[in-house]
Order: sequence, then structure tokens, then C-alpha cells
Amino acid sequence: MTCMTNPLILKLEQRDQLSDAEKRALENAISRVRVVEADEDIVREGDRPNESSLLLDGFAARYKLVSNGRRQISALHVPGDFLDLHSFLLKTMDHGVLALTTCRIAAVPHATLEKITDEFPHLTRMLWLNTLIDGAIHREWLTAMGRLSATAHMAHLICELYLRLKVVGRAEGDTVQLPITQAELGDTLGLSTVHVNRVLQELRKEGLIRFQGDSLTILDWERLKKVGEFTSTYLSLQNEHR
Amino acid sequence: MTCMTNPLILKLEQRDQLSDAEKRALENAISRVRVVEADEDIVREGDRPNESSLLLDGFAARYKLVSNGRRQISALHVPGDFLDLHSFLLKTMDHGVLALTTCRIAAVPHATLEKITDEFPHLTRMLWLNTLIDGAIHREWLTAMGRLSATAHMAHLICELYLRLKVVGRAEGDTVQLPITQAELGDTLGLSTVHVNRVLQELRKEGLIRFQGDSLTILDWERLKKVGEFTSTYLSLQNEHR
DNA sequence: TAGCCGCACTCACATATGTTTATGCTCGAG
DNA sequence: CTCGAGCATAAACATATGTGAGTGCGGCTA
Repeated sequence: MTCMTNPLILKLEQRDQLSDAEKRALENAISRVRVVEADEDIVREGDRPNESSLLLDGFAARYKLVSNGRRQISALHVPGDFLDLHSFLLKTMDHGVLALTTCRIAAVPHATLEKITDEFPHLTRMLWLNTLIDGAIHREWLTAMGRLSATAHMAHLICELYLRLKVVGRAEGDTVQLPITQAELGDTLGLSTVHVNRVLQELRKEGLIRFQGDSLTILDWERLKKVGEFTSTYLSLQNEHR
Repeated sequence: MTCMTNPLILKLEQRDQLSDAEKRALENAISRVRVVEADEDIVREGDRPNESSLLLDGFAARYKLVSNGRRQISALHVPGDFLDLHSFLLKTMDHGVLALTTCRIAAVPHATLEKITDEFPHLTRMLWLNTLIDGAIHREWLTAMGRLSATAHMAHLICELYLRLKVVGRAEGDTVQLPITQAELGDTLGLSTVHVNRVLQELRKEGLIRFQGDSLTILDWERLKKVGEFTSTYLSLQNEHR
């Protein structure tokens, strides 16, 4: 029914052990896999989905439109992320989800999720944890947005994405594929495209990163972390009983 | 053991019905009630609490400190809110929680929460929902911060706080008590105190609000909503099966 | 009753970031 | 092999918001 190295399982097992029964329940939860092309909506604001989307491959973003066509991206998603697990309980989507690249997406029916909550308390907590990490990332972004300079904010985001990609096995050494345009980065950071460009140049000139095409390389992790005031606590990368 | 009109129950019942057993489980979950004075920490960044704090009375804020002493508030809490329910699964606090006014706080041991997840699936979903709404608020703040003007952002925040206070019975007509300083509002919106002042004056001049001392009155709800581009969807105020 | 402290409020000035417009890659379509 | 679309980059200029320093009110506290 699904890929063997399900990146969600990879992600959850980083945080706590899963039993075989739990892993099976997760694998079986997937009802179908579909492909969404870049720039297409995966879920729309106002939708009331009866299934949640699990990103198997590709990059996606949650976003909200605002008057005069401006857009804010409130989350960037990498393989292994649930894109709208929260719609299971929130019911109505208060934002849209967009494919930034071609995406492979698994559907998990809400009925199945409800069954999991009835039968697998620990697995339920792990799914809950998954949404809590999303929340922690939101808080971190709020802090970066409100109180860091544009440059620091960008450095922070790069640190985070690098680590998140690494956890799901998408880093090769210090390099990750990051197929995101500067305009999309602007919508993520709350900046104009022009300023995103300025800020990236600065990080390059400082010898912190290389970013050509889709390929992002961390040249000086320690200094990049320092510039972005980054600490990874909020990503809950420790394995412990939950 | 506790106050009869538990504001958490009030809040949850707005979103879905609770059984008597569930309400009892919630009431019994409270191990003790304590009082924290204004400007004191309720939980500190880095703590690993073994209980979560439920705010019974008062105002509290989650915050993060950044280099050069700047502070960002990532959440404002009103009675009925869990301040760190997420620490049940995230384990390590990635931010602090501060009392803005004198606060009455109920403690709910994590062991009890774990038992609830084992025995009360629906109640578990409701607690999960509670943290999902926190997340939805974070996303909304991100959008407002990144893509709205300072004035619109302030209007948005005021709309949200008014509604949230109303839900837990703390509004008298169009007026709520909001004992928050302009400096604290600045840390919430990512603005300087001076600019908070400018923006409040503008909202007053426009005849949208009155805000003297702690007393905030909405003078023109429709126009305030329009200025802040506010829609309440993200607060999940509908009652439905969850 | 005096004095002090926190807070709202002001003004003049500084600057980070936005806007507009334009150029020139690069890569895929045909 | 050429063309065009999308994207990164650039420069000049505009502005929302920050900074620093100060006033004055109102309510505690001694």
C-alpha cells in the first residue's frame, strides 16, 4: 500500500519508540496516494476535509491570503509532515495548503484517525505531539519575525529547514535540496522579494551559506546558528517516553 | 476541589458536548490551585514540568527572550486557557510563561493527563483540540505580523481578545477588562512601545475603540473587523462532533 | 501630604525594509 | 537553435516603524 520507509514513521521514531502494532496501524491508515503538481492547492481555505494529507515527497506550504493579494506562508512542509492533521479536529480549514513542488501525498481518513484515538493511546499522543511541534515552530517563527532582523530571521529559517530535512534523511552532508523561490521565502518571512535577495547576498558574502539553484549548502553552521539565534530545542529532537 | 464554573469546561463545551464522566475527569484532574503574582514566571524556558498549568483567573503570556534583551510574546492567555498543556508531550519548555496580572492557576499532573489519554478518547481529542486552537492562533498572528500594517495587526488582536474573553464570560456588553500595558502589547505585536501608542491613538481617532486604564470598549465592531481583516473561523467557535 | 514610580504620551530624528522599474540569466518548449 | 517565461539581481527612491530623550499624570507608599 505504501512506501516502505514511510518518512512519518522516521520522524516519529526520532521522538519516541513505536511498537510494531502502532507502525502497522499507521501504514494501514493510508487510504490512497496521489500526486499534486507544483503551484496547485492541496487543500483550500474553507474546506472541510474528511481526510488528512501526509506529505511523502516534495515541498508544501500552508498559506493565507490577505487583502491586496498579499500572501503569508505560515508553515513550510517537508516529507514526513502532516499538512493538515489539525483538520481532523478543527474541521474547517482556516488556511490553504499549496504544493511548492510536485508532491506525493497520502490520504488518511479522519474516520481512521478517530479509530486510532480510540484504540492506540500512545500512537494518539505521538500524532498529537506531531501537531505540537508544528505549534512550537509557529512560536519560533513569531519570535523571529517580531524581534529579529531580516538577516537573522533568514538564517534562523535556514537552520531549521536544514535540520528538519536531515531528520527525514534528505540532507547530503551539509547540503540540502531546497526548491523554494525567493518570492516564496519572502512570503514566509514577511519580507519583500527584493529584501530577501539582499539578505541572501549578505549571508553569502559572510561565507555562511551557498545557495545556487535549489541546492543549499551550509558553509559555517556555528556562525549561521549564531546569526539566527538558533537553538533546536523547539524541534523536540530527543527520543523519550511520550 | 475546584470552582464550579470551571472556565476550561466552558471553553470546551463551546466546541463540543462533554459527558458528565468527562467533566468529572477534568475536575478531578486538578491537583492543587496556586496564586502567582503579576510579573512572576509561571513556567520558565528550559523547565521540564511534570504538570500542566490551567489558568483559572488572570492574564498570562508565553514569551521568549532574544539577544539584547528584546522579548516576543507568542501567546496571550485568558481564563480557561491551558498555559503549557503542550509540555505534557513536548517535555522541555522552549519558552517561558509569565503572569501579566495576579493569576489563579490549577495544576494538572502529566500522569493524570496520560491516564486521560488511556481512558477517555473523546476527552483526549478535546484537549488535543485545545492545543490545535493555540496553533491556529499562532498562524493567524504570523499572518497579521508578516502581512498587515501595524494598525491592522492591532485591530486584529483586539478583535480576537474580545471574542476569546466573551467565550469565557468575561465581556460585559462591548467592554472587556484588558490589563495589558502598551509595552506588553508591543512585545506581542513585534512593535516598539512608541508605535503601539501611535496605533492605538489612530484606532481611537477613527472611533473604533475606547481604551482607558484596563477597560477596552469596542465602539464599532464591524469596522474594527474590517480594519483588522478579522474573521473568527480560526477560533473554532462552532459546536460539532470532534 | 510629599514624593516616587510606572505608564501613557510626544517630538525629532534615524533606518530597515518596501516599491518601482529594469536587466539579464537559465532552462525548457517547440 | 531560438524564444519566452520565470527568476535572481540591481539601483534609486519612498515610507513605516524604530530610537532616544523627555514630559506629565495618577496612584502608591511612607
